[in-house]
Formats: sequence, structure tokens, C-alpha cells
Amino acid sequence: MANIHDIARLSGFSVATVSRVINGRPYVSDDAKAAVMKVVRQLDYVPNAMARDLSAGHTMTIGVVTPMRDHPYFTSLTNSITRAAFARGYRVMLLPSQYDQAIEADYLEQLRMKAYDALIFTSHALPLAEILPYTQAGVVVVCHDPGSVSINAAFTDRGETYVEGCQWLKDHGAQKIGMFLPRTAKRSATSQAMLKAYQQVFGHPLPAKRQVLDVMNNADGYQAAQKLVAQQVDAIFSNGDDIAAGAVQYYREHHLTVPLIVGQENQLSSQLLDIPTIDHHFRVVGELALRLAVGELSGQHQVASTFISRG
Amino acid sequence: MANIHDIARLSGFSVATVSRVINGRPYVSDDAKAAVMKVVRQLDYVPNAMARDLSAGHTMTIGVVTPMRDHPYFTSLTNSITRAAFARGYRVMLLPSQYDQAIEADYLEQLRMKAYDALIFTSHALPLAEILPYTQAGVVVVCHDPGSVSINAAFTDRGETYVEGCQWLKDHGAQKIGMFLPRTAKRSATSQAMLKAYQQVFGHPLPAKRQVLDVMNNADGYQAAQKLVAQQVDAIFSNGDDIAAGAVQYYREHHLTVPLIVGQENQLSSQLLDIPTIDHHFRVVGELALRLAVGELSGQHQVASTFISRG
DNA sequence: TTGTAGGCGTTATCAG
DNA sequence: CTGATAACGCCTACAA
Repeated sequence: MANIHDIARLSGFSVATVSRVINGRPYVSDDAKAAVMKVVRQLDYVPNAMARDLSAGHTMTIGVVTPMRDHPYFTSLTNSITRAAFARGYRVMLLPSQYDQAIEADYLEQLRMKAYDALIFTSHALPLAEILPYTQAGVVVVCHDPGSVSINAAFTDRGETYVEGCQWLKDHGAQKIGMFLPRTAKRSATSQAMLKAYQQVFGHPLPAKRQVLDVMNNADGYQAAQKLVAQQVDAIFSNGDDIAAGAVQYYREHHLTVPLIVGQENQLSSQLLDIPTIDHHFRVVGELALRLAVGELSGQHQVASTFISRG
Repeated sequence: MANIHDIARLSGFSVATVSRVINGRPYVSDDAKAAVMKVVRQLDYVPNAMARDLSAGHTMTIGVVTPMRDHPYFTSLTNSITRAAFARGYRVMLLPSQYDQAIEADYLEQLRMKAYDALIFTSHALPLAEILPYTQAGVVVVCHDPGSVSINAAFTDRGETYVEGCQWLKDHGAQKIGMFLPRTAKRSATSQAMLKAYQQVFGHPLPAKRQVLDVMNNADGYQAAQKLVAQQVDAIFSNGDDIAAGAVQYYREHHLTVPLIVGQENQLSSQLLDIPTIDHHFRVVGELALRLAVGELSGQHQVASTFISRG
């Protein structure tokens, strides 16, 4: 592989001049330009990206940490982040984490090592307190409400639409509601917000028996429905549309009356099932997250979600 | 930011010794180790990733070029590539291309510049002939049958299951079939294979009027259905399950009899609609692509797809 | 076991 | 306009 010194030697000019020509800088004579370009073409020379990055002190890449990839929250978020990054000349590194704290910590260390210019956590298992120190080493963005912690964040405000969802179920005659929740309730902001909305609308906390935890995908929804059937619920507030679809399959296959359902994510399946859903506008959140990552923005930014009534 | 020279100076040892300690290499005295580590902790030192890459001559990252992100083919492919990469200590850079030849060429140039160790094209608009020269600069993998072109490839063999799909429609009484195809038929290997299967089963080429092109997502399916209704088709071979779902919506909303449908991708929607589909096993393809990218494999590797009969 | 010196490839400063 | 030379940080023969 030819390098800039080879070009310099063969063209009879110095590396400084070659560098100027390569980068289209002014103060180069036409003679020099021609001579350099000739050799560049002959040797099929291209500058080395790693050396450039080292010299420039940045990578122009943003690390995006996602615990999983087969969930609409994460796919739409990473997609919008990627789109926004591309538009600004940044590239996106996909960093899978499986909610493993050790892996997350590893990425944080890589940030310190300047492997990325910034890190976006679409979600994380690590306590915010352990992430915070790294904001000194580089830009860190989280995609949920960080509360009083002072860290860059872009997220949806779910509170109101969760109340709307519960209210919709109540208005349609639901008496005994079950909920599909992600991960353990304590760890998940989503779970907490959903349970809080229930309490607000119904005046009492949702009994633990009607909370099904760790429901993340369609297959989980199918399993979870089984548990709620045993509790004789007449309505379900689901963690996602595709998940709700799994539950519907269970009810149908067992010739049971399908309960009232409210989904989330505004996926195709809620259209097909004709159930209400919530659009969290992750496209917007993703763009905000990226703008935070590249320093266009800073601080906390929340986006209002939208309840989509149907039927 | 402290660097290795600072550590050397402050610890009283040379950069070589510091480097050995940092990287856990042998031939370092306990004294040296202790002294170095003490300073490392004091200054909170971490080695610089860019400098390491430059020195090592590799990036440990694989570029994955995808024309779009909201399509199951690309999401499941990139997901499986990412999983396989992670397992091997490689990282994945997400490279959106929108089927733009200039952008694709740009990524190829970046490969020459050593920005990535390898490039995987999940699909591409550039002619193979223009990609081929770059295989000298780095590893390039494509995810479709490259025919006689000698380039690393991992892909599904769609031919047989496409024939099965057409046969299923014929067996169920279909007389007038319409097809949803991706992009212009000439450019897309999928389109060509689907049309070829039709010809094989029905003995004549599918009339152009019953080919709807550029059908890529659910909304497109809805639009495309409208065109096929005008042609009075009694069956549809779709480019994807979610796309088929869009068509079904159109038929239902207009109170028309839903035709026989065969989908693709084995998505949730085909389960809900209870239509046959084709599983292309992209998870396997993705893993093969990555193994090609990192040099575990070379040459062409095809995976057989599976026809899933329903109803 | 340790250190020196050179290489990885580029960019930028500053004197000419 | 041009060129030496010093960063950018790290790794590693080779010598001691």
C-alpha cells in the first residue's frame, strides 16, 4: 500500500505539498498539483482513514447501544438515529448489549478510548450514576427520562397517553385489566409509567397477579395471554402491538372471547387487529438523540406521544 | 488526556514497559508492573483506540451496506450479521445506501482507505463488475447469487420455494395471478426468480399488467392491490408478508373478496392472516456473510429457503 | 527484564 | 508556494 511519503518521493515534492493537493487546499502551484496527481493515479493512492482519524482526533462515528434488535422501539430508534447521522456526515456503530452491565461498561470504556465520538444508550441496565462519570470523557446520551440526573437525554413523555389508554379501556367497560410489561417493573421506566397511569385512572394499584412481566415479543404475548386468562381479565394494556397480536392468537386458538386491548408502537399489527395504540414518535426521539450526540443540542428533550383511538 | 509517554515518564519506566504492562505481556517485573499501574490509576489512563488501530493496521469493524432499514430482509440480515460479529469481537458499522450508486461507491472507497476491514453488501445498485476491483483492497461480500462472478457471497436459493409458492396457488385454483415485485424487475434478482417460477409452473410468462413493481412495504401493498383489482386477479404472490397485509386491508376495506395469497419473509402478519409464506433463513445467511467478511470462509454459499404452507 | 528507536500515515505549523 | 519537522499515540524489533 502506497503512502503519502511514496507519493512525495515519486512526485518530487514534499509530503506537505502532497497533503495539500490531496485535500484540495490552496497555495499549490499547478505544476505541483499535476505532478502529484499523476503519481496518485499511477499508484492508485488513497489516504489512510485510521491515520487521518488519529491526526484529526475524532472518529466521526457514534456508538448506538441497544439491548436487543427485534423490538420496534429499538429498530425505529436506531433507524432514525442512523438517518440523522448520515445526513450530518457521521456514521453509526451498532453496539448490542443484551442489558448486560459488563458489556455496557465496556462500551463506556471504549468511549474513553476515543473509539467513538459519542455514545447513545437507547436503553441500559447500568445505573445512571455509573454512566454519569463518563460524560467527562465524551458525549453520552440516554433515551429515557433521567429524572434529576444531569445527563443528555431524548425521550418520549409516556405519562399522558398511558392515562388515555387506561381511560379508553375504562370507558369501554373494562373492569378487570391485565398488563403486559417489559422486564422487571422496578427496572423499567415504561412499566412504572404504565402502572402509575392505571392507579391514576382506577384509583388503586394494579394487583400483581395481573401484571405479566418480561413480555417483549409476539411469542411472549402468546404465553402471557395464558396467564391473564387464568385471572379472567376482560381487558389488556399491552407493551406493544405485536405482543398484543400474540395474545389475540392465543384467545382465538382457544376459542375464547378476545378482551379489549390497547397496544403500543403503532405497528402494522394494531391496524390489522383494529385496536387502539400509542405512537411514541421514536423517529423524532432518534433525531434528537443524534443531535445531542454531535453537540448540536444539549440537556434533556422530551417528545409527547400520541394515543391512537380505533374501533 | 494522558498518553503512554506521560505514564512512562511518571512511572520512571519506558513506553515499551508501559505498553507491556497495559497489554498484559510477559517479561515485566512486579516492581515495574506495580509502578506503572499506580500511575495508570492516578491519571485514569486508557490507551487510545485510534492509535492502536493505526499501529495494528486493522479496525475490527465490518461495514454493512443496506439500501433501506424498514424491510424485514435487511433488518433480519443486519441483526444476524451483528450478532455473529459481536461473537467474534468485531463491530458493525451501519452504512445506509438508498440504492444510490454514488453512495455505494463511496463506501467502497472507504474500504480502500482502511476505514473497515470488510464490507458486506446486503444488496446493491452498483454492477458487480464495478465492485469486483475492490476485492483487491479488502474483503467484499454480497448477499445474492453472483452468478459466474467470482466474489464472496452468501445468499438464499429462492428458485425452488418460488416454484412451490406458484404451485400452491395453482393447486388451490388460482387462474389469474398477480405479483408484487421489488424495484424494477430487471435489476432485482428476486423479481427475476419469481417471474421465472411463474413461467415454469404456468407455462407462459406473467403478463406485464399483472406485475406491480417497486412494492416494498405495507403501504405499497395497499396501493398495489388497487392495481391488481383492476386486473381482476384471483391470487397474489407477494414480495413480503407485511406487503400482503397491506393488500388484504385494501380488499377488506372495499368489501371485496380477498384473493389467494402467498407471502414471503415469514413475518407475524402471515400468521395473523393465515397465508402461506416463505422463510428465507436470513439469520443463517447473515452469519455466513459475516464469516466470509472476517475470512473464516470464502467463496459462494447458498442456503435453501423453506415454503411454509398454511390454511 | 528494560529501553531505544523506528514505524504505522496524516495533518499542521512555521520558517523559507 | 514549498518543505522540514513535530505532533497525533501506540506497538515492537532489536539491542543491552
